[in-house]
Amino acid sequence: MKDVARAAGVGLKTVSRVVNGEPGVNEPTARRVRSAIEQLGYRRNDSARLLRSGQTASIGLVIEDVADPFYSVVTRAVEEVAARNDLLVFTGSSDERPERERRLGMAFCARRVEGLIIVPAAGARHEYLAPELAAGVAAVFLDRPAVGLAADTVLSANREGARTGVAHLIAHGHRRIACLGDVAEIHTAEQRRQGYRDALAAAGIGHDPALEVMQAPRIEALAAALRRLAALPEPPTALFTGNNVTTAHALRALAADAPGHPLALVGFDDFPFADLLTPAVTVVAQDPARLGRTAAELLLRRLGRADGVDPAQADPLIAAELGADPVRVELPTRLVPRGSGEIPPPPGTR
Amino acid sequence: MKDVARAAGVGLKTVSRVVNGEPGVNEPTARRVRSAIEQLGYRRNDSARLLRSGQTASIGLVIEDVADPFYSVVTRAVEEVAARNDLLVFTGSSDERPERERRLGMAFCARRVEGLIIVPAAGARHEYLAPELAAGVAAVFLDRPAVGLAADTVLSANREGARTGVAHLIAHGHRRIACLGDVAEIHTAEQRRQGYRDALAAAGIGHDPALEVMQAPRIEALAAALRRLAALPEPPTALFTGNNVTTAHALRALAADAPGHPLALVGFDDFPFADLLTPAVTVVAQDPARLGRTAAELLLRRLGRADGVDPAQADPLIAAELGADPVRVELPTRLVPRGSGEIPPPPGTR
DNA sequence: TTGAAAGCGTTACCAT
DNA sequence: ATGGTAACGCTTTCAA
Repeated sequence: MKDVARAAGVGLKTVSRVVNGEPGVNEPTARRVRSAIEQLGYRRNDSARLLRSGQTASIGLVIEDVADPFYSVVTRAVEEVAARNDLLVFTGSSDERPERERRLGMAFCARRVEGLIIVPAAGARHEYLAPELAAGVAAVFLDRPAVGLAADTVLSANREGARTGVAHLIAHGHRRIACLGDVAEIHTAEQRRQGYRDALAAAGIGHDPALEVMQAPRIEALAAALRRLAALPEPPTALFTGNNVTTAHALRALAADAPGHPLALVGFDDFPFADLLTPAVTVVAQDPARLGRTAAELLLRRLGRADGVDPAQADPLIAAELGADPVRVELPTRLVPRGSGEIPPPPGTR
Repeated sequence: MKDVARAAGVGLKTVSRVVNGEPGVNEPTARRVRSAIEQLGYRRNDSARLLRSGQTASIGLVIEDVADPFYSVVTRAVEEVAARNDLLVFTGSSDERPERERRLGMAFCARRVEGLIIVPAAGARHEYLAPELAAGVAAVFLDRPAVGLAADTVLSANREGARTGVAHLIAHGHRRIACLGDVAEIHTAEQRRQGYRDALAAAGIGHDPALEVMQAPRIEALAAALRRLAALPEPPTALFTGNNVTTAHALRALAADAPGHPLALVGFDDFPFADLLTPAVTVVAQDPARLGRTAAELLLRRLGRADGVDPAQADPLIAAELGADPVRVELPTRLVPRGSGEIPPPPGTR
């Protein structure tokens, strides 16, 4: 910029004015400046600019794994809102490791992102963010609540959704229903297990710990668990799977071990091709795009950019005035019956 | 930092030394500084630091749509390499719109990212990046080559992969094979169509333009196209679909229109659950993780960070010494027979 | 309309 | 071992 000023024979500020389209520059002068810019291949350095102006026009997004279809849709929704508001997005996957989540979050803060959207890793605590929030960084927790920190949160109605899904199986005659969840350290996994138990209790079905399998979704471990379940004196006639990855692995394990003998199944999370499988898979669907959009819009409002949120399209759940207290938004889930959840128990299993 | 220096009664540079763990500070002094940092809640501003040091330790990734399972896996792979090298990643989806691709790319450059990984949008040209490259920004094009710009590129062997897939159908007796592709403006779509034609030509099968459908993958349009194909005097007995979205839509349309009468099908791109559908779907699989990893590693080498690339794990295709000229890496595809591609033509269709 | 100087938060260089 | 000063590339403030 200095070079441009010299080449055009004008002051630094004049170049700045031209570059930023500010008024107060004569056309001939502006023309000279523009041609110097062209000549020298000058490109404005936004980092420097933002350092001076104190804003970075960027946000950070920390999720579990961008390759997971659920989070990739969340990411896209966040990007969309950000793009509409001229915010750039740093992204990173924590891989469910607290230290990685923290590392990413702190790295983004060190770059002085204006806001952070975080999907907490299993077992992570978030005291580390308190100084950042105190320093003015806005943070919205997505999919799972913060631990040890009061902060805005956007979640799905996990417990209620799970309850509905399991109740659906019960309504179709099942009484031996297994729950295949993720590690209970993960908030969503725990909540969905609670919903599972709620449904059993409401139907007066005793709770059998042998039917609850809470473990990280790896295909071999899941296949082993399914074999153990099948070997029970009273094996389950239906499965409730607690997330998309678990559902996928369970379906694959079942297809390998017992082809042609479909167990009833309701999965938490919708997934591509659920409708094309045989039988089509009944799911409790979340709305990942809405989760991402809502979190991003909430963040914008916290950043005082409420104007960036189109009121016509804004999520009604955050349409109300925002106070100083953290907000907790819980988005509804939707039961999508497709076939696998409507399979009756085999005769003779009462 | 100024405040910290004053509070600790030391100079600015001493604080800087402590913060960065540089040697040359007495332990008692360092202790005073650290306690002042604690007290004041000081957090280093990396943006300012990087402005001064001239590096930004960040790269930009522009893809078509992070919600697409193909690109989300690419993204994760890029993130992984970046994280190992302490690089932060800006991401953005172009939504196949050249102006968005350009906007994102330029925004990243204005923040002075050190490198750029770009999946070109359909119809985009890349002359706009020439000044950036001249200014020292490294760029690697991913999945599709740059247009109007000589630059490093990492692609799949699209034409050869498509040829193999269609040849597979021919080997199973098909002679009327439709090609459902994306808009021909997209390099991969065009290349795969060429591969389709190559296979037909090699088998001495005449080329029928009516069997080539090149259009943006929307479900209704695809269903209509399939109906038109079915109404031909000699309808196709097999389908070659040119990407994961097209495959998904085609399968859905077929399931709705002609349930129980599966057409033979080979799809380009693998996708989750391809193995669990009935019939399981034969695909020409790309390796999106490897595409992303290879592009990121190539970028690192261009940034002179070859040490960040683990030589034991580095992709052999970029293991060779890098010269000044742009490199073009073409990764192999893999035919995965699963059932849908091995269905013979119905009797009487010769 | 224009520009000089100060400052954003940091590091580099050179003294002390 | 420690610190002052300049500089990174820009914007802001204020004066001309």
